Amino acid sequence: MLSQSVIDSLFPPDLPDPAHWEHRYPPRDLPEGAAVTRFAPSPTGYLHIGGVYTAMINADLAKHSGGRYLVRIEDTDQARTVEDAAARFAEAFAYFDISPTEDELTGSYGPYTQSARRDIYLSYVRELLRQDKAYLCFATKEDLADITARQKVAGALPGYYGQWAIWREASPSQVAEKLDAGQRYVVRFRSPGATGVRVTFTDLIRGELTADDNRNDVVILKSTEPRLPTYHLAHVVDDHLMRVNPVIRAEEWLSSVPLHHQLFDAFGFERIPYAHVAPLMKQVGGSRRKLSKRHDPEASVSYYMEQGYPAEAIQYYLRGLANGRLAEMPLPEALAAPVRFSDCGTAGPLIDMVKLDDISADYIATLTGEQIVDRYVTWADSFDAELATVVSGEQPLALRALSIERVGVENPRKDLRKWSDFRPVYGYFFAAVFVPLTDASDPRFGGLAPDLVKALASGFADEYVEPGPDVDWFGQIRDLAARLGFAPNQKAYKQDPSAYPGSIREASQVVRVLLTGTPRSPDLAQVAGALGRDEVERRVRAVL
RNA sequence: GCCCCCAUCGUCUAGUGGCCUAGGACACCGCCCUUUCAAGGCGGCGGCACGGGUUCGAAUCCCGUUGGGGGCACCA
Repeated sequence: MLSQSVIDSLFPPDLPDPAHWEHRYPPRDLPEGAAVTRFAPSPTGYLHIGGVYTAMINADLAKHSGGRYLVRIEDTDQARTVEDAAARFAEAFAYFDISPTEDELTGSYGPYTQSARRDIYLSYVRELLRQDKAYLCFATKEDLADITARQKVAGALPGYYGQWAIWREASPSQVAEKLDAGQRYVVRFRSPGATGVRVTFTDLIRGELTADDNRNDVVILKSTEPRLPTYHLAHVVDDHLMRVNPVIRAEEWLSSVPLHHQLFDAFGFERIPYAHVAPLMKQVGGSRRKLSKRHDPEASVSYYMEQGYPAEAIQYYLRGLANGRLAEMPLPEALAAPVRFSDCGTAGPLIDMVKLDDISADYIATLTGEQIVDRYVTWADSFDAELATVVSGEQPLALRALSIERVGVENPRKDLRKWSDFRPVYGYFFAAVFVPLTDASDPRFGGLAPDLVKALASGFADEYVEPGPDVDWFGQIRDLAARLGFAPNQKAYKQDPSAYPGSIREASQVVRVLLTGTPRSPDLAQVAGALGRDEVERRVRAVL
């Protein structure tokens, strides 16, 4: 065992003892049952939708139990840290209404960024060394590769443990020699676990679980400057000192629990209960895999923000995935109801964009025209600046357009699934972005003879009557079509197709395409009404 | 290679030994409505991974197989 003086020479002389931090971060004064939860992302500049999922569950528990929810930035891997990542996270959390209830300004358990907690980790690492529960390891990359190779040959389990752990039982003189030579080292935890030992623990979601005990002497302090801990050490120290309870994290951590328990025990900390959340999956061909940052655009929250999915729809979908019970409730109730561990599935659910579209369309259908315009413009300011300006300059028109088959009807239209749908679905209402059709042989007219298209256009424009209370608006198209020889209905046309150029259906489609540029639109009379006489005539005459 | 987790329609799920002829939602298909689209109404297709047990009785409990996911980093 290393002497105290050698150990202490490795650390800043004024480094406090663990007792200092225990005192600095006392147990929280919260009511019985109040949960302190956290989401701990790495600031790589990328936020995975699965992160929002886990964060949402964390935030929800804190909210419903009257506790606290914090975000801790895990930037112990300096190489992967991206400058403004924390700000981007904050933006996304605000969008999904899962902002922390405790942060640098309002909380007293910070700093909430791990690189700023370096002294804390160092205190605890030094303490472990002093108690001989950790040791210095000078193994090089080559040493490690050699160990792995020999283990393979010997048929031994991989890892740095037991007799394979070449620095575990090194003498103080061996260590001193390396230290004097200025060799780099890591600090490893001296695992008390042995091969063949089984441990049992309880997961809040999965119940009682059994696994092999950890036997690896994992690295707890990296060799690179500035000296920072690995996840394992940081998690145990931070969640203990921040008085987090329970720890809700992704399932990939499940197999680290025995290690983490050894660490809690080594420090004399009370073990914190865990809830391991199943990861969001994606269907690929016949199998499924975790949503991947590299391959799946929908894995990134930026995708949802760019597409303009309302946060409520995503929250509702995610909550339904976490607790099937919530998916059966109407949206407002589901957002207000608590997520329960006991209702969490243990298999990773597949993310279904079609289902999200459905939920989102349903949600947008409940919004008023004013709300839609307001939220659309907010979105478009960032993602469709041209239309944002146009729509905010023409709010009355936008509201008229959005009232069609939405206001005063039993079943409102559901043609907006996300804000990026607004342009293709409602864009044509705005003269500034609508391109009138000038070519009578445009394929959108359905292959009708150009002369007939022009005849319909001029006839319609010349005698145009605006929609009104006592106006049979569609009647003018019907009369015009009849005069031009179109069949009065589909049935008549089908009985003798050669007798007509088409039916009223084809004729009215010409008017529709002239007014909207597309063969699909809401009720024509109402579209024309929203546009107004001048704009209707302008669009129709453009083809002449 | 070793360890852990998981397994009901295409997807999310209800189901906790008899209320199951396995229910719902989304998707899909058909019909109705209809001048197009969207919506809506009605109907349909479709599942307990497989094999052994236990039991009067199994989607449900046990064992095995298969399949899928995760872990075994100075990444988190």
